[in-house]
Amino acid sequence: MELNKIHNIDCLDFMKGMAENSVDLILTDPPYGMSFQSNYRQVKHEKIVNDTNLEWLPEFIESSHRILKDDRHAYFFCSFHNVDIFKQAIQKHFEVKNILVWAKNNTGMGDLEGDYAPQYEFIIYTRKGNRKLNDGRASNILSYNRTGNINHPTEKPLDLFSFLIRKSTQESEIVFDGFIGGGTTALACKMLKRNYIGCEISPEYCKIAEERINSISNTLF
Amino acid sequence: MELNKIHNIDCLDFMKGMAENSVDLILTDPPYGMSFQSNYRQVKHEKIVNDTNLEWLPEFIESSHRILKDDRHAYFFCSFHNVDIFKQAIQKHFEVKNILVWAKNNTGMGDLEGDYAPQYEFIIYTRKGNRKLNDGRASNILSYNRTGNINHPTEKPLDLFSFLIRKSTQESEIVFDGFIGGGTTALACKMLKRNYIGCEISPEYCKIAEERINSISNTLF
DNA sequence: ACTACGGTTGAATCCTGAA
DNA sequence: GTTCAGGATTCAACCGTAG
Repeated sequence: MELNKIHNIDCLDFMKGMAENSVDLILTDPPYGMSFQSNYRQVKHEKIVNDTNLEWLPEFIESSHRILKDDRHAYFFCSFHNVDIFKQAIQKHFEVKNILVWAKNNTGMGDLEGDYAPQYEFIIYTRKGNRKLNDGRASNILSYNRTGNINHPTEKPLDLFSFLIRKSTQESEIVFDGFIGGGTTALACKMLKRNYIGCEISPEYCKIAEERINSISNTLF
Repeated sequence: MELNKIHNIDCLDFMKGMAENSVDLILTDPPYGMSFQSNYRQVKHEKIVNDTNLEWLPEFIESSHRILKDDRHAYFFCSFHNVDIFKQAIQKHFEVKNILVWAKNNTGMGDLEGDYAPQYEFIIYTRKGNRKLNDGRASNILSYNRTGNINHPTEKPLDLFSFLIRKSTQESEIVFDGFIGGGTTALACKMLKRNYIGCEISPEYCKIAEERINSISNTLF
């Protein structure tokens, strides 16, 4: 299996070709299973539609569990809208240890009068076996500023990914992300001397991710 | 229906005698469906055990929906451990608008090496119909300090309850809490000139709650 | 009135040893 | 084997007391 590459392919197909017990961490920000488009945004990203089903989820979780080594961790982002469905799909295979709250610095949009403003996303923290976390005890509320979604409409802070990778892996271990989008997982891995394997179904985001990764080739860190 | 009283009775039984569309807000902190005891505690509260079932939940939610007026809100506390079960039971009857995060000032105990430290609890925010929230837009992360569990082992901050009651009711409306414990809901209602109806199955906590409520009788606020 | 300091806490979970 | 009871444990925040 070639390391440190982003494959332009549906991750469900790609994972079929991966050996079981072959990666050290799953860290992924999959589609949340809700139709999503921000119209009030300067740089309009491609509209994400036809995305209100979660049919892919059970197979994705099962495959994730299969390719992950024993005594390893897996993190799955999700929103509160479908947290019940995600949690139940995940706990068929993994032990759900916690649900982390990524607290953003700013609030999102949505119902202005009848609802509370969304200020977080969930990260379901799970285990296969029982590896410990590195670097002492951390809270299950993680405050990281949003970066501005330059590379992808649902881009997550690099710091946040770096933090999770450091908590759950050692150097030179392999991180898998089936929905790598703008390549944040790959970038964090490169900076932290971890190996990555990524999938991204969109050729455009593959290209963006590749450019991001190459752009730090000659940067000291 | 007599107002501003805490009834020493199982709320499932009590609610059978309540008229439909008779209260203006449900705000309750039910058992989370997990066995727990803090051993590192000087004033040991009674151990909560044999509490790992949620058989009461569907009927409680159904009755809650029945007694609530149209165009009103309901809040149900829960932890991440069973948030999937709570959410699915609730959304059979209510519209789940959001899942609020009560961020505490301190972290809890638990797995010290293999898990993130628990620092929040969930509050599932739901509607029957579509009343708006008062006082402008608030975040779905609510930061309130723990008060010290003087009156009940799982006591919640009075500020937090006051905040939610103000967001979702007007003066003289009726708030129902089926698991009122140390009486925080009643206390907040009294201070905010709302009416309350409470149930508490334990005679001891009924007494404690009553004393708390009476103790502010002559206090100016 | 303010600071310093020591004591106590936490909607847990793991582990060990007894039954 | 299997279940169950009880002890040990982090660490930042808070409280009371002493100075």
